[in-house]
Amino acid sequence: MDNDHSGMCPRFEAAFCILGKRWNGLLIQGLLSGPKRFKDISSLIPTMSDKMLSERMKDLEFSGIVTRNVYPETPVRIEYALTDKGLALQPVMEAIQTWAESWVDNLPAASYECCDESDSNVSNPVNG
Amino acid sequence: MDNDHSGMCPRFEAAFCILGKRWNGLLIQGLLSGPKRFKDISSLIPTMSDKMLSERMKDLEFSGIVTRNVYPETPVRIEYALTDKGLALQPVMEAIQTWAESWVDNLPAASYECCDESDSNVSNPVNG
DNA sequence: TCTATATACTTACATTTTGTAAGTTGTAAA
DNA sequence: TTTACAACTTACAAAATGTAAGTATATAGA
Repeated sequence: MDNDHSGMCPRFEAAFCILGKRWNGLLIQGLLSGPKRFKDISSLIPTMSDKMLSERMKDLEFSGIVTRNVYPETPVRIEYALTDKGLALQPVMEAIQTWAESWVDNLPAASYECCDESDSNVSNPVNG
Repeated sequence: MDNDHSGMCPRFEAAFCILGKRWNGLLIQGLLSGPKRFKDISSLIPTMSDKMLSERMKDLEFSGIVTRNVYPETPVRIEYALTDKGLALQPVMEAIQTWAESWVDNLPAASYECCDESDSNVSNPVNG
């Protein structure tokens, strides 16, 4: 039988273990514009809870994608920044942005709910 | 100025509603090499259950990324193929593959056959 | 001292999503 | 009649995520 492909590239799979988890893409995109502290990320992505933000940051730190820097000011300032590994995702994020601009509808804010499949976020190419 | 409620680009967010869901990246990547039927995808991604495969395919169809074609043979043949919208994700997948080859360790895994690299272990960045 | 504010988290508990194994539908060959 | 295949469903368990409240540390004000 012609069954050459018994699986996918493990590195690609590993990449999607990170990118395929909720919030991670938005967090990486958010940090591409520079280091940010907890509350800044929280207000950039207001639909994400503190708990999730905290967990995802630990994951991303463990994955070597972000670093956590502590500045003992008052109140303490903690900054999250992308590592080289994280910064290397910029072309990925740009490709996604380009795709999104061509193929994803710009929804009315009021009806926008992430991952709500009862409302259409689908269309043909967006031209003008 | 009034407090920040700028958030992120809604189209980018919508894109990650799709790509940020488990399995979707692997499914799209799997279909980039051509249309496939249920059982083929299932053996390409053996860790994914039939239930999830079925659900994700419905999602991706609803999102306009795949089409489902029925051939009334015996037994019935059903093929899933990428639409233009889905095919347009190829640059994204390539960017992820490139990143993964540079930055993701090749971990001990079962049999696989991917990106024609015989390099078995890239610890840390390629430059590290 | 007691109260209040600020940042960066934790915790307990509810809800949603995903995983697992078995069952269903329809056709046809043994 | 039994078996097999393909493409799903279903019931139920486990894991992930959401929500609201609480914690720790430090400072300033009444």
